Amino acid sequence: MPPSTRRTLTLRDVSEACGVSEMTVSRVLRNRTDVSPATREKVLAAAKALGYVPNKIAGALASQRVNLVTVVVPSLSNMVFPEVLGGISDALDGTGLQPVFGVTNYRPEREENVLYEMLSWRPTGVILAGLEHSDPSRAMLESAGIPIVEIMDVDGEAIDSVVGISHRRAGRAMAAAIIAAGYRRIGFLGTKMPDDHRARKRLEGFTEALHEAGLELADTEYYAGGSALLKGRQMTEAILKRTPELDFLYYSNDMIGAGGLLWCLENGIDVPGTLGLAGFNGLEILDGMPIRLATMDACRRDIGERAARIVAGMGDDGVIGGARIELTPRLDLGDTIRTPDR
Amino acid sequence: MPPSTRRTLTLRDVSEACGVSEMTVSRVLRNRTDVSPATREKVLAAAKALGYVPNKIAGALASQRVNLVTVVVPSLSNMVFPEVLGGISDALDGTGLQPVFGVTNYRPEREENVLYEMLSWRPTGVILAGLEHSDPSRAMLESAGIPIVEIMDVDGEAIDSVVGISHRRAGRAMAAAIIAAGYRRIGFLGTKMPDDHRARKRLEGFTEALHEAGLELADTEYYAGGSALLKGRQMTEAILKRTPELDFLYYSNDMIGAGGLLWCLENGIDVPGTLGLAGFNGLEILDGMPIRLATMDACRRDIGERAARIVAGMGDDGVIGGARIELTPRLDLGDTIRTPDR
DNA sequence: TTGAAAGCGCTAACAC
DNA sequence: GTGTTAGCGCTTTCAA
Repeated sequence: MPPSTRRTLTLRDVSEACGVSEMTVSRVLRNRTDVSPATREKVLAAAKALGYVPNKIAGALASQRVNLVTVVVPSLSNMVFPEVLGGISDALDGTGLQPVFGVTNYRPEREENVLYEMLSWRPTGVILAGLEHSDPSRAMLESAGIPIVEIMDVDGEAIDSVVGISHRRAGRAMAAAIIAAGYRRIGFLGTKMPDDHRARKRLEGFTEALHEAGLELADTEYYAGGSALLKGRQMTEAILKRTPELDFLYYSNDMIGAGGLLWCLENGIDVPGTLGLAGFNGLEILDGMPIRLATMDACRRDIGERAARIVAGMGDDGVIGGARIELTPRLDLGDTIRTPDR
Repeated sequence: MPPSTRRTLTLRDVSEACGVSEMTVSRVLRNRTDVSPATREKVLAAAKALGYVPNKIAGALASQRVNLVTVVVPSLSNMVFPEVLGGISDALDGTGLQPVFGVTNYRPEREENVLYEMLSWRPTGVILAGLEHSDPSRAMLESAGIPIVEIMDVDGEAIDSVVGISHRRAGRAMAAAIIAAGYRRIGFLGTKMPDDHRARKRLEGFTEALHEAGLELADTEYYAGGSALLKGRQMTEAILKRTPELDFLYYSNDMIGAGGLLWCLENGIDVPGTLGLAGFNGLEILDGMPIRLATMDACRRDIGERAARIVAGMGDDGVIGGARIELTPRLDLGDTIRTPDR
């Protein structure tokens, strides 16, 4: 049967079909216990026979309750957010809450639009990436009167709750490990994305730690768009051609790092002896590379789960709102940072 | 200011703040043209000052119009669906419609739940992956009275519209190319996923074409879970150890194919001379591999865009409902299938 | 355990 | 160009 234009079924239709009041039908369909088994049977049979699907719009308007959780992320294309979403989805499973995703493409004005659209559905809570938002976005979130959880990053001021890691600290930690391993002429390869604040903070933490050790970045290389793996190769070739004396390459993400790694191995570069490499994220794909790229786990799945639990009112502590959960990323030296001198 | 428990603003609040009737405020906020500029200004100023966010629940109930498009996909973890979502998101941009995503993890009963939840919000249309659905799911979709677009696959019976490729034909085409190149002892490596019908159909098409050429699969190897790249390596090693005489490996997806490719190159296997390789999907990541894996583009982005246009009522033809768009995947021999004898 | 009445916040339709 | 009225389909509240 092709979709038709006839109106969809209402409670009244079910009520008429089974001779029970609308109110009681409503009770049955909401799994309330104060209905006799006999009535329940009748109602369920009728609803099923008709193929009734409740209208949540009307229900939500009447009850002032919406089982939707708004999730706003900048991108779906780099494997990091899908994993966060997986964590959210799993944690929400069984709570009766349903995640609803929006994507901003790292554009603040798009974030504003998406938030406006989604908040106008009066969700139970909002989970969104990052701490940097436009003033109108912040204003909307602050006055929504629902739990707001900012995720991924803890370096900044939160609107309500926050779950993430310190990217600044992550950058510092990687710098420390690199310096400890004896590398001194360090290059950075990253994306041209002014609105990727987390990458920016990692780099800031990284350079700060270098400064404190009396070092500076020897060269940098940026890219935008295209296959990250391929770009990683090209950037690596470019930066090494320009500055052959580099002894370490720090990549802003694992994918370009993996590309660089493949290029180095193919070109007979001694990794990690002559040249050390490191990325960021702890992507699964690194497990299949010829040797393991040094990286730092961004706790993506965990972040999603914790954030979802806060919205669901299942936060670990009993505190309502204002939670601050800082996770600690695990540093993995892999096979591309040589063992520190001792 | 932390989220408070005070009620959210209504039209009435804006109305009182600017001394204009609720109805006219509503008109302004819906960008209708039949309002005087002066009134419009007043209203917008008041709404902005208060931080009013309209309640779409009430609006949708009153107008019987919902600007949501339900999108249901089996997974976000393999890079293929994120790209489809990107296509949908872009095509919907500017139409006033908003995509809302649900994930099923390849589980039919989960698909049923997600559909039920989402249909109860009375979306404008539904885009969902695949043609295989449970009876209750089909029933819900059929009686929803809205455009339903099944995507990715055209091999089967559609509920309403369908946009995709023939995976059966894709499998056959790859088999033909492999046979034409002179390979004869062919192995298959894939996932243990009974509900991944598209992978199943590709394999069916593939083996059919082999049969017709008097050939059979010489060996098969399956995996589940874990890093696909790593699994690709492990499976490749395992199948070649068990059946060393294989001269071709057909992978059910590019990720395990890429893993296999890396393993072969590291182990000094002559690709594509001694051993040919092919995957499926046309993933961007292949561009960064040492040599290009043969693959077939699944037209993911295009599929998303076309499907979204159908829901938005912008289908290429004027037909309402029942569209059938079969795209043709591009075969790319890459560097891992030797040039056919001539 | 069941039913009747009121109303959630907005918009369609119509009047002015 | 602006206001009034009714009602979308459900749930809350209260009465039976």
